[in-house]
Amino acid sequence: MSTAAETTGGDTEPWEEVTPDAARRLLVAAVEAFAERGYHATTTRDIAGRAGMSPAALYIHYKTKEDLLHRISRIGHDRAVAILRTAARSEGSATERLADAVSSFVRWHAGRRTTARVVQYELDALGPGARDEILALRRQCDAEVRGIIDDGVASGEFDVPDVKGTTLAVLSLCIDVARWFNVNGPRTPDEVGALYADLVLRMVGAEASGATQR
Amino acid sequence: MSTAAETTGGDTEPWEEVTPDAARRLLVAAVEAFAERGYHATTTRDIAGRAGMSPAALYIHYKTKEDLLHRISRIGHDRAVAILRTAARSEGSATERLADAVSSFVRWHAGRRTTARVVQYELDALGPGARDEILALRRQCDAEVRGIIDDGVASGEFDVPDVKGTTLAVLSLCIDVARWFNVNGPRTPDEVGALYADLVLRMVGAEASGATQR
DNA sequence: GCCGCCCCTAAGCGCCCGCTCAGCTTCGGC
DNA sequence: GCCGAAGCTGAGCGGGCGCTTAGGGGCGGC
Repeated sequence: MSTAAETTGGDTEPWEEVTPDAARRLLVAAVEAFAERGYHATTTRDIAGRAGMSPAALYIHYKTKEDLLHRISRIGHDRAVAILRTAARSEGSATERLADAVSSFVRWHAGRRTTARVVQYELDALGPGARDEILALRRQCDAEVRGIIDDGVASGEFDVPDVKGTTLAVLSLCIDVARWFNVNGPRTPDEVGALYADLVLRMVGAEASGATQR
Repeated sequence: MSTAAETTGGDTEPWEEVTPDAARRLLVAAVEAFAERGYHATTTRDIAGRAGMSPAALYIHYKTKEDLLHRISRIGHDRAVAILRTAARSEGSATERLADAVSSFVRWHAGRRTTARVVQYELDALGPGARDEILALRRQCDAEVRGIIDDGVASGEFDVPDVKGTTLAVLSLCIDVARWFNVNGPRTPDEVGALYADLVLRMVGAEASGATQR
C-alpha cells in the first residue's frame, strides 16, 4: 500500500516533541476539546480540567488560548506537509506516488481525526499573522500534490485537462475525511485510504490503479 | 449544462419564505455572521446590529440564538435535498443525472457559499433533538446520490466496486466546496460545477462525460 | 378619535469567559 | 539544611455574553 506515513511517523502520537510533560498534556487536552466542540466553544477551564490542572496552569506554558491553537496548527501542518512531501519525492511512477500521497494523507486525516479536524477547520480562529504563516504551509501541500500530477501529465500517465482544479479537488477530498470520518464506523483508516487512492487515480485518468479498473 | 438548480430556485435568494420582513432580515444577518465567524464566535448583538435592530428585537422573532441556527439549517437542508432529488428523478441516463446532480449541488455550495457553510459546518452547535432532525435530511441526500449510482451500475454505465464509499466521497467532494470556494477567486460556480461533474463521472468509471475523456 | 395589538427599544440582570496574581510546594546545588 | 527557581493553585478581576423586562410608538378596526 505505501510507507510514507510510517517513515514520517504520521500514524504515531506526534506530540512527543512538546515539552515539558505538563505542556504536552495541556496541548493534547486542547486538541481533544477543540475537535469535539470547536475552538470558540471550548473554555480554558475545560482544557485545564481535562489535563488535570487548575485554569491558571495553562498560562504558565502558553501565552493565550490562541497561542495554544497556533502551536497545534503549526505542528499539525508541518506533519501534513511532511507526509505529502515524503510521498511526492519517493521513488516510483507518478501513479504510484499519487496513490501513496493520497492514501497516506487520508490515513492521517482518519486515524488522527481529532488533530486533523482542529488543523483543517479552526484556521479562521487564528489572528492574521498566525494565519498567514499557516497558509504558507497549505500552499506547500498544494504544490507537492500538483507536482505529482504535473509529472504524471508530462509522462503521459495521467489525462488531466485542469491541473489546478484537479489538485484542489484531490486535496479537498482528502481533507474532508476529517469532517465525516467516524472512529466507530465500519471503515478503518487503511480502507478509506485505499478506496480514496483508487478514486483519485480514476479522477486523473490513470490506468491500472492496482485494484478494480475495468 | 443542467436545469436542476433553476427549477428548484437553487441559485435565487431562498429566504423569501421567511416572514415577517424583520424576521427575514435577522435571519439573513445571522447567516452572514455565522458563515464569517462561526456560530459560537457570533454574538446576538452582532446579528441584531447587522439587521439594523437592537439586541432585544431578536427575541421577538426567535426563541434563542440556537433556534435561529436551527431554522437556517432546516431551510438550507431542505434546499439541498430538493436540488439532489430534482436531479436524481429527472429524465435521462444515470450518467446525465449524476452530472446534473453534482453540478447543481456544487453550484449551490459555491454560489450560496455563506448559507452552505452554516448548513454544513455548524451542525454540532445544535442540540440533540434538532441535530437528529437535520441528520435525517442528510441521509436523504445520501440516498438520492446512491440511487443514481445504483442505477448506473445496474445499467452498466458505471464501474463502481464500492457504492457506499463512492457515494460518501462524491458528497464529501461537493460539500467541501463550501469550505474553500472564494467569491473573488478565479472560478465561477458554474465552472466549478462543470469541473466537478467531469471528475465525478471519472470516479464512477462513466464513459463520455461530454467533455475531455480520452 | 380612541383602543388594542404588534414591534421594537433602553436598560440591565446574572453568569461565565479569558486571564492575573500572590503565595505555596517541591527539588537540585552546595 | 538553607536558598532560589520553577511549577502550580485558589481566589478573583473586568468585561462581554445570552437573554429579560418595562414601556413607548405607530397603525388598522370601528
